[in-house]
Amino acid sequence: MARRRQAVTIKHVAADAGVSLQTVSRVINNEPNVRPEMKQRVQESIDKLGYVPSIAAQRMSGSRSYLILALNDRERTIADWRARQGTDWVDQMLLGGMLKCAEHGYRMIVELVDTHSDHVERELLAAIAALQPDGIILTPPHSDNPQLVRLLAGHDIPFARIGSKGDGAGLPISMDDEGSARAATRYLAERGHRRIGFIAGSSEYNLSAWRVDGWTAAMAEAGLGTAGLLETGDFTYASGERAARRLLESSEPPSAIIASNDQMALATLEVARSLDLRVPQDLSVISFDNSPLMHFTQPPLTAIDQPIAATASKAVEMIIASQSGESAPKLLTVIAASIVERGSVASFPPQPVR
Amino acid sequence: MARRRQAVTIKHVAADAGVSLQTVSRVINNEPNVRPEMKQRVQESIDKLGYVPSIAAQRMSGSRSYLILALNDRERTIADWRARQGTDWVDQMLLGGMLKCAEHGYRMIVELVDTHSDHVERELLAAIAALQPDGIILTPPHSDNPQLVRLLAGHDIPFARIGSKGDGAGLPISMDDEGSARAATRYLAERGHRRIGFIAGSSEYNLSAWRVDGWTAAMAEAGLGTAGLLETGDFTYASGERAARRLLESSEPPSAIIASNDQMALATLEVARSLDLRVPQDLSVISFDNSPLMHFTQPPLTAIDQPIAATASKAVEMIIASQSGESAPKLLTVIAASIVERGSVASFPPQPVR
DNA sequence: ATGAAAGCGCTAACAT
DNA sequence: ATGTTAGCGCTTTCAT
Repeated sequence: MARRRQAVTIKHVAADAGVSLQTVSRVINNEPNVRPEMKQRVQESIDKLGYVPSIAAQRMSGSRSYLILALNDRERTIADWRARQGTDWVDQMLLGGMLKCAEHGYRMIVELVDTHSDHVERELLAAIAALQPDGIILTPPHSDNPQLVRLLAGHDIPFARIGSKGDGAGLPISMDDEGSARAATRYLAERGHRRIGFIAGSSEYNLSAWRVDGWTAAMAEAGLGTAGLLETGDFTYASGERAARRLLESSEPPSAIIASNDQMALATLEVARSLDLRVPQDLSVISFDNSPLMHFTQPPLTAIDQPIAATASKAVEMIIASQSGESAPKLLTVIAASIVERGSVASFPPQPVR
Repeated sequence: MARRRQAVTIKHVAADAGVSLQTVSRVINNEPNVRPEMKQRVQESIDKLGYVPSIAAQRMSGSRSYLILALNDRERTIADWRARQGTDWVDQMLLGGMLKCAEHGYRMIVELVDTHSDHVERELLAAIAALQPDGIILTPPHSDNPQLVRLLAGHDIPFARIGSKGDGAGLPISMDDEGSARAATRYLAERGHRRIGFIAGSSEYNLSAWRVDGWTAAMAEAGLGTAGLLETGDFTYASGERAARRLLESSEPPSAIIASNDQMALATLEVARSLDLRVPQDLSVISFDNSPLMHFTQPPLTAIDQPIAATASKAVEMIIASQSGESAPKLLTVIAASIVERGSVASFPPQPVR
C-alpha cells in the first residue's frame, strides 16, 4: 500500500491563488478579515482544484474534528440487529443525526459501549482519545448514566442526552415520555376505558419511570384508580408476556393496556389471543414504539410515535451550536411525540360482536 | 470552547517509560525490533496512563486513518429510513461491518452518495479528501457504477464491491444472487410448481439480471418454459403491484411468484388478495429479502435470507487484509444465501381446501 | 535494538 | 487585511 498523501492541500490552493496559507484557511473557515475579492479568488482556486480540507489536519492543529459520536448501548443494539425484528432506532437516529451533520460538514460515527461493563469509562475515553469528536450524543440508557455524564462533564466536550431530563451536565433532550404516556392514557379514557393497564419498561431507563408518571397523572385526572394495573417488564418480549398475563388473568382485568415498547405490545397481543380476547373488542392496546412492524400486526397497533429522527437532529444542532461558543441552553429541550391511530383501540362500551 | 488537546500523548508515555517516542510508536504498531522487556515496560506505561493514539495524528504522519467508509445510495437509503418499513440493510451492514471494524481498531462511517447525480465523483472525492479512509465499501447500486470504480481504482485505496461480480478493480463480493434465485426456483419446482413467475428488480442493479439468470437456468433445468412469466419492477411497492397484476391477470397465471425484494413481495400478496387468490393455496410467494416484516405478513413469507452482515464483515476483512500489504485476492468472494421457510409456499397440486 | 530529526496539513498566535 | 512562525501528535526516514 502506498503511503497516502493528500492530493490537493492548502498549499496548492495558496500557490494557485497567489496568497498565503492563512488566507486560504480563513476562507475555508469563513473567518472575517478577508476582502471579498480575495475570498472569491481563493474560492475559485478551491473549486478549480477540488480542494477539501483534511479533517485529520484540521483536528491536529487544534481545530474541530467535525466528528460527532453517537453512543449506543452495545448489548441492546446488537441484540436488536441480530433479532431482525424491525427495531429502527439506529436508522432513525442516522436519518436525523447524519443528515443534520452533513448539512454542517460533520460526520456521525455510531459507537457501541456497554453500559453494564465496569470499563465503560475506559471505552469512552478511548473513543474520545482516538477520534477527538466535537460532540457526543448519549442515547438511553447511557443518557442518565452518572459515570458517563460525570466523565464527559470533565472533558469540556459538548454532549446531548437523549431521553434525559438532565440533572447534571450536558444538553438534555426528551421525547416527552411523561406527556405521551399521559396522552395515550387520556386517549383511552376519553374512549370510555376505566381500567387502563400499563406495562412499564426497565427501571434502568429513567424514561420508564416518567412514562409511569404520565400514566399515573392521567389516571388521576380522569378519576380512575391504578390499583393492580401496573406491571413492570424489561422491554423484552418474554417480560411483556409475563406482565400482560398477570394483568389479564387478574380478577379485574384492564380493558386496555399501554405497553412501554413494541416487543411488549406484541407480547400483549399474543397473550390476548391465547386468552381468546379479541383486540380491540375485548382489549385495546397501545404501543409505545411505532416501529415498522406495528403496521403488520393483527390488528395493526395504535402507537406512540417517538420522534427519534427529529430528536437526533436537534441533538446534533445543539452540539454544533454549543461548539460555536454559544453557551449551552441548559434547558430541557422537548420534542413532542404523537399518537398514530391504527386498529387496536376500541371505544367503550365495546362494540357488539358483528 | 476550549482548545482541545490530547490528554495523554505519546510523549507522556515515552517520558513515563523512559524511552524515545519512536520506541513507543513501535510498540503501539506492533513493529519488530523491540526487546520484549522494553515492550512490556512501554505497555505498562500505556495501560497506566490510559494512552490511546490519536487517529488524526496517525493519519497525519502518513499512517492509517483506521476509517472505513460504507458508501450507500443516498436516495434509496433515506427513502427506506423515512418509510419505516423495516428495511434493515443498513443495520445489518453495521452489524457485520462495524463489529469487524471494531475488532481491528477501525471505525466504519456510513456515507450517503447519490448515484444519479453528476457529481458523484466530486462527492466521493470530497469524502476521501476529508476523511482519508483506509478503505471503502461500495453497496449496490454503487458497486457496479463505472465512474466510481474507475475513480477508486486510480486512488490506490482498497475497496470492496458488495453485490458485484467485479469486472474491473476492487474486491468483489457477491451474495450469490444467481445461485439463490436458482435455489428458490428449484425449491418451487420440486414442490410441483410448473409456472413460476419472477418479478425482477431495477436494471440499475446488476444483481437484478443475475437473479433473472438464476431463475432462467433453474427453469430450463426443470424443463419449464418461461414465456410470459417474467416481469420487471424497480424494487418499489407500486412497481411490484403492477408486475404482480400483469402476471396474475394473464391467461395463464403462475402458481408461484418469486419477487426480487420485500416490497414487491408484499405487493404481490396484496394483489393476490384483491384477486381472491389464497396464499399459499392458490399462489405461492417467495421474497428475495428476509426483512423483519416477512415474519408478520399473512401468511408469513418464505424468503431468501441474504447474508448482509456476513458480507459486510467479509468486506471489512478483505479491506484490512489488503491494507497489510497482502495483494488483493481479486477473485470473486461468494457468501451463500439460504432460504427461510415460512408459510407462503404450497406443494403442487394445491392442497384441497380444508 | 534504539534514538533523533524532519515533516504530514492545518490553524492559533503573533506580526505587519 | 494579510503574512509568518510555531506547533499539534504521530510516523517516517535516517542515524547510531
